[in-house]
Amino acid sequence: MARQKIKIRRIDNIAARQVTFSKRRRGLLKKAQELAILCDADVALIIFSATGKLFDYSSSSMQELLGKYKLHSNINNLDKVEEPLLDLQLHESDETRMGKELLDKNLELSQLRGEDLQGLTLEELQRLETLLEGGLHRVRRTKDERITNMIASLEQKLITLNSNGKRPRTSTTGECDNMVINPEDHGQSSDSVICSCNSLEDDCSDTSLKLALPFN
Amino acid sequence: MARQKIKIRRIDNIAARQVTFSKRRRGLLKKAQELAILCDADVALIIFSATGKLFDYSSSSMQELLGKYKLHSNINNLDKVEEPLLDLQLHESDETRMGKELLDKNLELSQLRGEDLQGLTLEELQRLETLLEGGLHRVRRTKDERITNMIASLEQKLITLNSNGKRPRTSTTGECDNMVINPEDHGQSSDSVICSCNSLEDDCSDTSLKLALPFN
DNA sequence: ACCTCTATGTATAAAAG
DNA sequence: TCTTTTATACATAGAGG
Repeated sequence: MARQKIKIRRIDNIAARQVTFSKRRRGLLKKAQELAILCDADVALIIFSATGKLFDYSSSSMQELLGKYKLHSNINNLDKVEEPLLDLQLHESDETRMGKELLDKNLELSQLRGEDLQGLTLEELQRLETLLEGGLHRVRRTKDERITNMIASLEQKLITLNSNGKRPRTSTTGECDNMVINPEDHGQSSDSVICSCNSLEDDCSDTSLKLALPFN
Repeated sequence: MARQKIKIRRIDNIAARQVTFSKRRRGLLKKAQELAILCDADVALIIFSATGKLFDYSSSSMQELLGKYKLHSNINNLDKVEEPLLDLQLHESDETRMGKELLDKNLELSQLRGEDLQGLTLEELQRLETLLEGGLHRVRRTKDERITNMIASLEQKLITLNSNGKRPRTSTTGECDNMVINPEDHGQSSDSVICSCNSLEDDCSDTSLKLALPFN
């Protein structure tokens, strides 16, 4: 597609494969969403990376959509591997293993929240900081995308509203279904969300655009 | 996208919508397949047209893939009536409850890392951002305390070293036991940790003190 | 991993058959 | 609805941080 056309065959170079995976995954998710919105279709997309990581999109409830799929397909049990479960000792060890894992996860969660940090070494704190910075950055980027879409959708609605002189139908864009554009009551919502749009900058830029969107 | 750029919103004209659906559906299915082949990923795509027609693609067995999906998601019953699974209710209530909790924790963890954010609402993203900011702030504060103590301890050792002309005993401050103050080999460590000391300000101050402490 | 940049390959909107 | 055509928008390979 760019410097060179590629053959559709497995990319051997692992790094290149990973990069391509990231790019194409995004593209595919975007196009799935566009199809759903443009054509009023119900779309579900499930992607497992080669390393087993899950990415998914669903234009509506994934659960409902998969349920609907089951009706149209011959698949009637997704639990085809119902292990006979040689109970007792297996059960016992499973349960304690899971309990330990739970404790681990809980500790990890509280440390990400900034609690229970005393036992950590400086390197571990450093790692935690980097992790949090990355997470914060990605959360902000996602939020910004969301807001950008909302603003675009809002503008579109206002334009429609002005040119039609009447209320548009309930949104079908899928982006803004929870935003109320209603001349009779908008602006009265007591709840608002402060949105800092700064993901494109580093997390330290306070040139961030601050918005308070009425929300409900 | 040709003669004109289109907005991503529902296409009102039914005929045009249908045409676009055909074209984009094919494109999407093709790209899903390409992703699966190029990147060795496992991909499932399910599309219901507005009229309820089903189109799907799966890079491997749809059944297996959806089964795998169930393990990664919190969806455990695609049927309204999940069969009690002729198993004993003890098993069901204990192990799966823990399994669910684990899945929850895992989801929460990946969201804190900034992954799997697509399903979240703006408010949830906002909450996540605030949580991460708080966590980052506390981690940085803890790290700064640690560094401050280390520096103080280091200085103390150097003073002792200079005035005594010999090595001090192993530190008793408890803060720096893992730092080597050894004239014969210090400075040869290839590892160092970059430390940003900025927790006293808000996380957005980049007046942070940057240090590179030799570390081992 | 993730971003940016750019050249180029692809997808597709619109029109016409 | 499907095909073809064409102009244009979009996606992305490859390279470099």
